Amino acid sequence: MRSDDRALLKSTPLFSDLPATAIDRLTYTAFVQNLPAGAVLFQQGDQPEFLYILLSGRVALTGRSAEGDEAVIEFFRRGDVFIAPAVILDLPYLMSTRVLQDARILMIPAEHFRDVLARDPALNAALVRELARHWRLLIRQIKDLKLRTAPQRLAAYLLDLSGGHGGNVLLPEERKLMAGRLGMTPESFSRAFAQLAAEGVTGRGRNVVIADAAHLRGFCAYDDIL
Amino acid sequence: MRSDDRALLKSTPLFSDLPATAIDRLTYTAFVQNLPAGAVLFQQGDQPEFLYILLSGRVALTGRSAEGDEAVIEFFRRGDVFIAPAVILDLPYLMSTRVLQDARILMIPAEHFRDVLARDPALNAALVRELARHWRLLIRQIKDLKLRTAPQRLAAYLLDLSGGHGGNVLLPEERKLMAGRLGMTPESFSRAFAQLAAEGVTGRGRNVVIADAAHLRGFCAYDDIL
DNA sequence: GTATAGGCTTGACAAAAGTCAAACTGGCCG
DNA sequence: CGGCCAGTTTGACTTTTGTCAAGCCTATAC
Repeated sequence: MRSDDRALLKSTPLFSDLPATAIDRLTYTAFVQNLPAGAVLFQQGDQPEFLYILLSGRVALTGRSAEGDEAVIEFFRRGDVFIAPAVILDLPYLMSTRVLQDARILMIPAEHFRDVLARDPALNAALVRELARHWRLLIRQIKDLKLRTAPQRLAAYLLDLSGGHGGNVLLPEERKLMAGRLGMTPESFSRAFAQLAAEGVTGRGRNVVIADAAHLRGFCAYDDIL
Repeated sequence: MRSDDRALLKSTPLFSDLPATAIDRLTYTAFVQNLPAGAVLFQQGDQPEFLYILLSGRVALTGRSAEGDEAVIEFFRRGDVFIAPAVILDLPYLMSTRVLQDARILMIPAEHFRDVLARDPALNAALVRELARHWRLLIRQIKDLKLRTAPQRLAAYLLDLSGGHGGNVLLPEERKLMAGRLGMTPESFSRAFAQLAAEGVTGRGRNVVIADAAHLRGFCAYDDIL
């Protein structure tokens, strides 16, 4: 682990309130793995052997249907800790992980993590907050899927990316993957995007412009559905 | 709080590993509220004032769309602790809560809960596990919504209710509410149910029989999607 | 520059789910 | 017992979304 990795960990919400010694205790058995785009870190159903922290690159958590369709549950970026719940409970992963862009991943042995967790109250407290934050993201995603149409989901996602107040937005992922994250096919994504032109959303490639954020908020009930 | 309430708390996964003194410390400022079916505990957007523990009755967490449709996120029953994340982070509720069946609810003032949490490592540890468990339920729900059709979702839900091995199942809620939980309209629920007759699911009222669990598991990819 | 591969879009169609309205059911109350 | 009310089912229809196939565009390789 490089010194800038340590700095990255320290800047992360999970570790920012922990003393440096706690971070050391957690990471001294850890190692860094470099993975190319396309690699699969683990498959759903596997028993968890590591807690992962993404040091650089991009990664997606995905579920796969019986027919082989892939749904993206969530994207992760630099600094994110992922699949902590499976590691904490020592239960099989519910999802698979795929590397989207060459990644450096800090691997903390699951057993070691649980040992430290059992002894370190500050880590527990930090983890409670981390899980609570993440819990709310999942709730928002469920409400999104149950209460909004495909174009509304896209609109809300774009508003999230823009910080809620519109302007220029840079799409963080391929449209195909964003479609999966939003629970639709790439074709539906494309059509949803075309429909949003009528609501003042324009753009080509990864650059998107939201002309009238207030109007788009109304379109997708941004403030009602939270 | 009655003495059987205390016993109930002690039997709950969140509190079972905590010493009695911890439970007392947490509940001495708490009180019990009786609410009739139909009552609304709080609305989405409200600032959290209490952590709730359901002592008896039934309750649903719901989100509401701009058009007024209600989606059920989750049902809670005796012993469940709900909306801990909002209380922990002191952020507005993302959902509303409606009482489905006359309920007795233990109300723990949010501020007090956070104070105790800040001082009690065992409570933190228990909460980490509780949140991790719940986190996995939400992931399963998201995968359900993204990867399964309406009849498959119903089939998987029925299998969950039956413990995965079929037989007689008692529906825990009105069909209308189950439809909301599964992300469909009551009409679609009714048709999905009719379709499952071809897969060996029969029943009237709240009693349902799964004739061939193995076959129904295949139908909804129960073991593939987890 | 041209070739090529992948992602993206479009069109025509099919399937799934929602809407609206009407009929049916079952429980509860007078 | 009868009537009422809410929940549920069914039917006809619409809308939304998915599917399949073709074409396009862009980025990179050669």
